[in-house]
Amino acid sequence: MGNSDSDICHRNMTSPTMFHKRQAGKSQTRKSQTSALKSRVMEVSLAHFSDVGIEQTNVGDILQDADCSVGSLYHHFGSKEGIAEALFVEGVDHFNAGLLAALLPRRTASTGIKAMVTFCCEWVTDQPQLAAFLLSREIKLSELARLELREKDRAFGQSTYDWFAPHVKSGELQALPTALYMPLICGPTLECSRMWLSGRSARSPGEVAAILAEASWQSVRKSVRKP
Amino acid sequence: MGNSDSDICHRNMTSPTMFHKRQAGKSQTRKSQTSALKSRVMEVSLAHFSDVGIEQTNVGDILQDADCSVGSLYHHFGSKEGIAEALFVEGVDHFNAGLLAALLPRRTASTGIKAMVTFCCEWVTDQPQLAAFLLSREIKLSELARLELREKDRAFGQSTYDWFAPHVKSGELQALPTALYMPLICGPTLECSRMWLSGRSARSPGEVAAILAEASWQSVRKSVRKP
DNA sequence: ATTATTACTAGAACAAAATTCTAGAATAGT
DNA sequence: ACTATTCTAGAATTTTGTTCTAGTAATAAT
Repeated sequence: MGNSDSDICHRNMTSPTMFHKRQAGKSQTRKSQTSALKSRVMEVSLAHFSDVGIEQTNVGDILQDADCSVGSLYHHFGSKEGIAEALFVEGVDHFNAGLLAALLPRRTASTGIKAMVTFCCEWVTDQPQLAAFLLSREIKLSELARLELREKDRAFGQSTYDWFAPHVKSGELQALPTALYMPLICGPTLECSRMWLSGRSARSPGEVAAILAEASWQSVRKSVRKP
Repeated sequence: MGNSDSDICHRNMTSPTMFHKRQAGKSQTRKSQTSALKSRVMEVSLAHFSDVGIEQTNVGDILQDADCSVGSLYHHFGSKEGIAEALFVEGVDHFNAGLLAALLPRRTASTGIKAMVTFCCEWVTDQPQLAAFLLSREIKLSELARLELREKDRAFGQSTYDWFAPHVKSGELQALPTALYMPLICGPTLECSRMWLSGRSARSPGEVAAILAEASWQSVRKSVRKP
């Protein structure tokens, strides 16, 4: 049909950018624009991921909602999973730091354990989206991130262990395989969190924090009971 | 090039099947062949799903490993998620039935609670693939399946509650919000399971069943303690 | 027995979505 | 000023799940 121009179809005939729609007003520095873009993408992605899951979220929506181009997204995150990975690492860091901050100042076994549970309950209740995302575990981490996480996990475990050890020695806490403390202390809370976040339970962890804290404490304390 | 035959390209020029590769030997009944195919698909899918997740598993691999055609798969399961859904429902049924079978015969609060935990530990240890799949929770259930599950869940909750109630009344078990019993009793075990299944812990739930059972019992029993 | 209906199998065609690719613009480094 | 690097952009491509049409066995209906 009408082919007055060249028949040869080069790969990119159109010029990508004649002007920038996106940098609407403000002459911010490029750096701050970029980091704003990244956090916009992460924020938008978290909302979608926690709502419908990573698979069901499509990149197009993220692009649109974050007002980001395909190129930028793949430049910064590499892939959709890359965004999830960044969110995951950031979330774990935030949670771990908070938990340690709640635990370390406590001087008795009882108050420490209860502080852990309480923090956990409040954290989940305060940021349900991030919690839902972290707990969903549908993230396929890259080998690199896996190692990074493993290391953080080890350091975190060490810190808590350092706090625990004296109380085990003093006979307030049971002596258990190291890997069991976290599940016993936070397991019930996390399970409640999952149920609440998925709508299978009405009461938020925050509402039952006191009960959970007491129960978890009973499960790890060392004591002789009356018959 | 050589186009002695019609130029018109109809949608399906090739005849799909001249003979059946797949029904190799044996003149089994069609029914048994079909159900064998279905369970082959489910088995293969479970292996992939529990290994790399639903999203990362691609239909092509399932097709190949289960020696199944696209048509058959979509005829029987409707979609990739359909396979996951079937596996999920089957798995939950199996677990719930087993847990009730372990719990209901017990006559005392202590033995009942411990039986629940022990069963849970053994079940996970015995079928790690299914456990990993169920715990991953990356399944997007259809509305129908969601309702079906919700109902099963309700019935299951009722059965356990019927067992619990007398022991609460007799003062052996604490009176707690109904939604808290399962998390307190099975939460630590499930958390241990997740850690073991994802390689973050070396000890299987089966190996620590006794400790978990005792700890969970302590967390829900009602008792006066010595100072 | 013959026909009509249903359940199932098969794989090419399709559509949708993720990712790659090429190129241009902004910035940093020299 | 020039060069290298980082970042943005969107068209082109690839990948992958799903649909579609067609054909075959088995069963029910007449």
